[in-house]
Order: sequence, then C-alpha cells, then structure tokens
Amino acid sequence: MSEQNVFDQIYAMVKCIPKGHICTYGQIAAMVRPGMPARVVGYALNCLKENSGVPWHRIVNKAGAISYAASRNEHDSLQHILLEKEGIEFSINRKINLEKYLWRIIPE
DNA sequence: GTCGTGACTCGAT
DNA sequence: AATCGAGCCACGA
Repeated sequence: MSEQNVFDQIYAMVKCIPKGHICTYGQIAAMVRPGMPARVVGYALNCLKENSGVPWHRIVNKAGAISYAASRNEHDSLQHILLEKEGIEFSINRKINLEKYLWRIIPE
C-alpha cells in the first residue's frame, strides 16, 4: 500500500465522499498530493469507468458548476440528475452552494 | 526517452 | 461582468 498510483488515490478519495456532499477537483488534488493541478483529477475521472464504484458525479469545479465533459457526449445532465438524487440542490444557474454541500475532509 | 493531451484553476483584459 | 489565454502534473502511445 505504500505508493499507489495517483489515480487510485483519487478514486479512493472520491469514494470517501459521503452521500449528500460534493468536492472540488482542486480540493481532491491537494489532498492526494500538494501541488498537483486539478487537471490530473479530471484526467483520472476521464479514464474512470461508470461501474468502477466511484461517485464521479460528486465532483464539481470550484465554481460549483458541473464541468462539461465533451468526452461524455452531453451527459452533463446525468451528473445533475445524480446530484439531485443525492439530495443536493442546484441554484437557478445550475450552480451548487459549495459552502452548503462542499465536503470538508479536514474536520476542525 | 520524448510528445501531446486533459471532466481545472487563476489572472488579466 | 464575461471571456481568453497560459500553466501546473500525470498518463498513454
């Protein structure tokens, strides 16, 4: 277990996100490894399979909006639906209240 | 061993 | 206010 691939670490982090909460790319990237750009997280999720058991839909950008994945072929609405099923509400502009749903891994 | 790409983020215009 | 460009690291071929 020592040095798993960064991808595996990211997947583990996403799996740790409790239901009803969300996380941002930069947040996870910083937790997996400081200094790591959020792009790596997005790239990891891009290679992720929907049956991998990773709640990728709980990952949103820092703006609190859903990243539009051209590779996913307009499946952006899918993430929106999944998040709503989790109990997360969207603003009128399709944005989420990060302060309300953003999952903080570091408890105070 | 080298090159290119990527579901991001930030700053400036 | 919204939009554009550039840059960070990691993986694949």
